[in-house]
Amino acid sequence: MRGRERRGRAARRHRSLHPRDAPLARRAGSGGRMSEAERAARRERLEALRARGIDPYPARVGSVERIRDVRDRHEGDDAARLEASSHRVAVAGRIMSQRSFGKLRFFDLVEDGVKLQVSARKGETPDSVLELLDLLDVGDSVRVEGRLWRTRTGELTAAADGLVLLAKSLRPLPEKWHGLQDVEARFRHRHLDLLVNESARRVAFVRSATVRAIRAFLDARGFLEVETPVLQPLYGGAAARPFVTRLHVFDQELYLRISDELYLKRLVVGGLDRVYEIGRDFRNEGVSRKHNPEFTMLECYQAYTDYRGMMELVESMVEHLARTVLGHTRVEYQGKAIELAGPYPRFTLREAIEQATGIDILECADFASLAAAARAKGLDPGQAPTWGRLVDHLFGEHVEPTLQQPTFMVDYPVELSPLAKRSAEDPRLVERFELFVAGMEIGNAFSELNDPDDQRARFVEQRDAARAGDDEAHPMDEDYLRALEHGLPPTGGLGVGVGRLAMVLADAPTLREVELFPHLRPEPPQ
RNA sequence: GGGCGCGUAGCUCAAUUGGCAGAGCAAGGGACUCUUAAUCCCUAGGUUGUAGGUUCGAUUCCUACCGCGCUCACCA
Repeated sequence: MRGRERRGRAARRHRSLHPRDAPLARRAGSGGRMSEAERAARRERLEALRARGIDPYPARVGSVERIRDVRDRHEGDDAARLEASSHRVAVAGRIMSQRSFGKLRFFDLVEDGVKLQVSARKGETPDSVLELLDLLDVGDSVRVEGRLWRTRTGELTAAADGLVLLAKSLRPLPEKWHGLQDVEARFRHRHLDLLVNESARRVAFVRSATVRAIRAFLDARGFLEVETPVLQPLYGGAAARPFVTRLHVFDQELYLRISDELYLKRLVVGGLDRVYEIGRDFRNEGVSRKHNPEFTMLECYQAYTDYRGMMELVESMVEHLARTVLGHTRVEYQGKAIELAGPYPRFTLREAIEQATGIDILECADFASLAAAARAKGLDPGQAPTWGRLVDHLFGEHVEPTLQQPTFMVDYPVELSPLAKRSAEDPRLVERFELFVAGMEIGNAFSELNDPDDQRARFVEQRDAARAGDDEAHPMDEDYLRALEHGLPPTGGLGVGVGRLAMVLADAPTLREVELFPHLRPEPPQ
């Protein structure tokens, strides 16, 4: 918004060089813009307050009760009862609206999303309060002291006899009835979105409750919450391009992590047998409905189990989250009913792709034959450079969008999973599953590869892929191999996209809605 | 990056085939002692995203650019 104003002023300066624009320039100069006029009016009141010796931004609030508690306590008290007992309260909040009737005025005080109506009446309310009220605006924070009563319409109301300004607001709030609709403005000025759009608050609470419930669930199962480096000398644990940064004191190039995986497994080697981390990962790639350059990932690792253990874990966890956060497991997501109670159906990647496309990926076990099979079926093989990536492409294109109900896909090609243990039945596959809900990948897990020699061979393959131009190939990590050589017990590992899970629970259409500050293109200069 | 759509007052939205750019909320002034989207009267607030072009005349048509949305590509 500021950018637009800057542009406007710059344009005006520029255009005023043209004589034909002189009358318009004069009008703009003398009349001023409405936004500036309203802000000027608020500033005038701010100065008027200061002139009276009132600090518009005092340091102390004084004791107050939470509005929520006041409402709860007096929920059942009718007008007569309040009148008889003369309850006094002191509360603080933001003025969100006001209504004036000459000698009687009301305003709504909101604190943490809960409203309490306040009244002031000429002849009853102290003059000092009425005078201060004249200098207040919608948006200001105040402390109110007064006696509780109920209006004829039954609204619990505090008759103010004490009023203290706590913070002056210098800009108007968005429209009170429609709220803030402009998507860009909602994300760029999230504070306004939260202030005037109830749904924004709801989503923030659902996400927070989801994270809290994840912690409670894992803590109860004996997992230890840990924190591992965000700044890593070598990134890994996923196929993605990293962000690069630099530590000046060591003149060291560092990467923002793309996953926590390799560090968490080092901890399992170290005897922390059940660990988890909820943290931000950073992937230097596209932004979409389901992707943000930084996002929150839950990763947990449990020794002495495998991917089947993780399947049970994530199934129980998702069901638990729905019950805890929403109170039920049947959710409505973008108009479709989704049942989050387990058990979830399981399909192999092979059978799912075959069912959707008629192509058996294990029959067409090399890139050329698989690409040919795809073309024969009239399918676009896209730009996938390898067999594994083509499998991924076919799956993403023809299977993933259909997986609305929670579904496990199992048995992935080894090429796509350099950190997963090879399947005992088929060395082309690994013991891995992904969980899909609402057409999105929510979770990813495998039996962790703990054979250091096989791991080294996989890293070498990745290095070859990188040399062949795969900029998402996993880098060789000697330090991690060294940890594996000390012996990683059989371990199941799981990653869950917390934001995507929150999308499902909050019925949010995009990841940006559950991300308080989604990444936006920078505002243009001038 | 490609395609489609959008950009009008602080906010939410109008504007006929190209013919003086409007309303509600918010703001300023006034009336009003039970409202809660209060109501009523008055006032002010706009280079219609930016820059060009066509035209007697452009919010409207054309081009480019900027931004946003959807979508495709990309992306575990």
